[in-house]
Amino acid sequence: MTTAIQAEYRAQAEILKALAHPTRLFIVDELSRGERCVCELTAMIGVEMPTVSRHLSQLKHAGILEGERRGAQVFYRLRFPCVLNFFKCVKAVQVRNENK
Amino acid sequence: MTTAIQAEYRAQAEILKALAHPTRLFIVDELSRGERCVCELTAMIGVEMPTVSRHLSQLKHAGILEGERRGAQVFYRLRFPCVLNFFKCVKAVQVRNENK
DNA sequence: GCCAACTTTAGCAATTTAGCTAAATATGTA
DNA sequence: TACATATTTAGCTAAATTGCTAAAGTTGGC
Repeated sequence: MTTAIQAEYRAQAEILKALAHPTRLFIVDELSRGERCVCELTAMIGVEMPTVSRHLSQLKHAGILEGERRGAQVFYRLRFPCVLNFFKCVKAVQVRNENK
Repeated sequence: MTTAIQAEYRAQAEILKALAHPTRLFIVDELSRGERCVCELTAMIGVEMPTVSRHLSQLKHAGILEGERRGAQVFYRLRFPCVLNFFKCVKAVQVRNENK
């Protein structure tokens, strides 16, 4: 493995790592139905707003989300809806794991 | 979020977490071209065999790989080639991240 | 300007993860 | 049986992650 290839895998792993958390998966799933502000997401998830904000900034930093301030609120939306394709395959693995 | 839904996201996050590491991404990518034994993978990756073995068992535990012992060697292969679809989207995110 | 609501950042404690080395287990061969 | 090769497991340390609370920024309305 050359250093360049290693760097590529590292960059890809960063993106997957951003998705690899229950709360962040929920956020991505929820944003697939339209943009939401931090307060809306916080109301749905059972953790404090600072925690939600940090999850959002991780997803944003990974390039998966983008945020836009409108007044006092910041609305987030999916920048790459293709990440939703992950769910299908992950669910297939998940179902087979449950049945065996 | 109900507890059942939470558990579902947790299970999905576990699967993504198994993929979210440069070495494990390399392994999945390599296995997309056919099964490989632990020693072959170790020769390609720049880490010790026990470390590779542990990465493999994580991927196996997540349901992504399966291993089969043949003689003294254990060969691993992809159980869900659909995980390869991840690469396309992840690469799209990655490219856009680089250009901005 | 002042206050309230929304969001982010900082700092902390508990947990998890990743790599290593050493030791244990499994298989094939002399 | 004894030994060499292949793999896994165990135990350790260093680093990263997650959640919290408290504090600091932003924005809108009075």
